[in-house]
Amino acid sequence: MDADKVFKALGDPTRRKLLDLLCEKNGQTLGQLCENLDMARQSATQHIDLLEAANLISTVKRGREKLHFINPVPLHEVYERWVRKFERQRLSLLHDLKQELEGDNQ
Amino acid sequence: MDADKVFKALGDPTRRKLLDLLCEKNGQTLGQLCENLDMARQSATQHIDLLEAANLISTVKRGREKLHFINPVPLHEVYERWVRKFERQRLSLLHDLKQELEGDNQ
DNA sequence: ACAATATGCAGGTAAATACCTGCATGTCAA
DNA sequence: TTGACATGCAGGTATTTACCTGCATATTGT
Repeated sequence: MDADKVFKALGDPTRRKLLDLLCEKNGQTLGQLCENLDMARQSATQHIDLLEAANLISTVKRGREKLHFINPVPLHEVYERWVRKFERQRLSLLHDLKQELEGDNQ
Repeated sequence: MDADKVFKALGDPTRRKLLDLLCEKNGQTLGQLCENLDMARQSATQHIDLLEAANLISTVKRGREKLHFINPVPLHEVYERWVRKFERQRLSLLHDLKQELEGDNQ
């Protein structure tokens, strides 16, 4: 996984909306996706290119149409690498801050 | 949670490194963090400001020092909102794509 | 008090980003 | 075949971003 591509791809509301749209109905065409995005088709294409580069979606051409499918794997890897790591220490991390605020460190 | 702030904050390798550094040793000062970042202190401060705005870290002043603490809550919310949602449909999503590739849709 | 230390604040710049318009290409259906 | 349709490609621009330098402020230890 290229973490930077995945996070950068997720760091834009339009691209997160695209993922949401595909989650509601997988395999939509570019045109269908654009109906729900308030921007030019060409702009949406650029967002989709980033999502593809991050491997968050895959596309298939069917005739003159381009179908879009979510790939959930990178999201799961984000979870493994970034969420669980901090999650495991959740209580102790908060404890550190609480202790500092209480001035127990003097 | 302001999802946009959180994702934008995570969308930069320097800021992710800051979180990693704090995960190794919570409560570090600005100076300590900067020793591990190949950039000017003022640049690091700007990154930290974004992490604070996203509520991913909290800071406490102790004398002339500024201590930094991770807040794991937004990361957990990212997980709840973004990972689990797609995770739940993981198998079915891949199935959609496989079916399309095999041409079962004709 | 004062020198060293830790951080804050104010611009300034170059690169990246997110849009757009205009036009080209390829596919379908009558 | 040809017109309608779906998408691709090539630029152009305004905004945001990620850096920097220079200087100001606040705290500590001697």
